[in-house]
Amino acid sequence: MSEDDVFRALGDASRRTLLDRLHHRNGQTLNELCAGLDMTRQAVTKHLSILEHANLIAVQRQGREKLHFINPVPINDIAERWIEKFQRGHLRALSALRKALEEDDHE
Amino acid sequence: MSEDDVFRALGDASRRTLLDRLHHRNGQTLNELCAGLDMTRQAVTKHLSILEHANLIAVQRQGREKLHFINPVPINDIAERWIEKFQRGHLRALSALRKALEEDDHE
DNA sequence: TTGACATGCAACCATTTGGTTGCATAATAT
DNA sequence: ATATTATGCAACCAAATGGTTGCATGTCAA
Repeated sequence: MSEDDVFRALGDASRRTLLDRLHHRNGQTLNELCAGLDMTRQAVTKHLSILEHANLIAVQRQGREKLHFINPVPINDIAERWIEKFQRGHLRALSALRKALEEDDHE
Repeated sequence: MSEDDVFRALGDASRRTLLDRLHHRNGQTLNELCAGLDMTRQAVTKHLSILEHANLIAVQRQGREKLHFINPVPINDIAERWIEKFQRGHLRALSALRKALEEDDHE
């Protein structure tokens, strides 16, 4: 559940789709999450395992079913850290970029 | 420069390191960005190309050198969209409050 | 002009990744 | 008790990824 795990987990469109689905309705079973997706249940299982490892979802066994719950904290943490990090230099970066482009323009 | 491109670009630790370096000092040349990294210049070139494709950096040629400038906009966009999506209101309010208190503390 | 420096391009390689199929196991419903 | 349902596990596979080496090109300095 390192920062790297979270970034890599989010770096795949299928996994973001799964998060979207859980966001739409939390606590879905594996089978429910598979419905309508263009891959096998086993592929989905692997994706969910990666998301779980990144602490982006939590899992609860209920009888023979496995319920999946989204955990927004890691996303929030990372998003905030990166917004914070890059907004601090925001204007400076933009003006440097603009200056560079202008110089390019004038030649 | 799709959302997917940005997520995938951020999904690699080496590329995040490069962004960190540019954040620390913007407008660095390829050679400068390579210094001290445990990979060849060509590998760095590939990473930078991916970052550029994701619109996370902009490039300007200056003589025989290539200058790299960070572009914080896609990161902000995505981070905000995902924060908004995953904790509409709640955690956002908390962090805003926390930030306000910290600023209050420091002044 | 010639040598050194900064970068570009292409082929190649090992590993990781995202996916599959097939079978096993556990819980529920009939 | 048995069939059905929900999930787990392992082997396998093609393609993408992250990296390399070797050489070419363009630019600056002596």
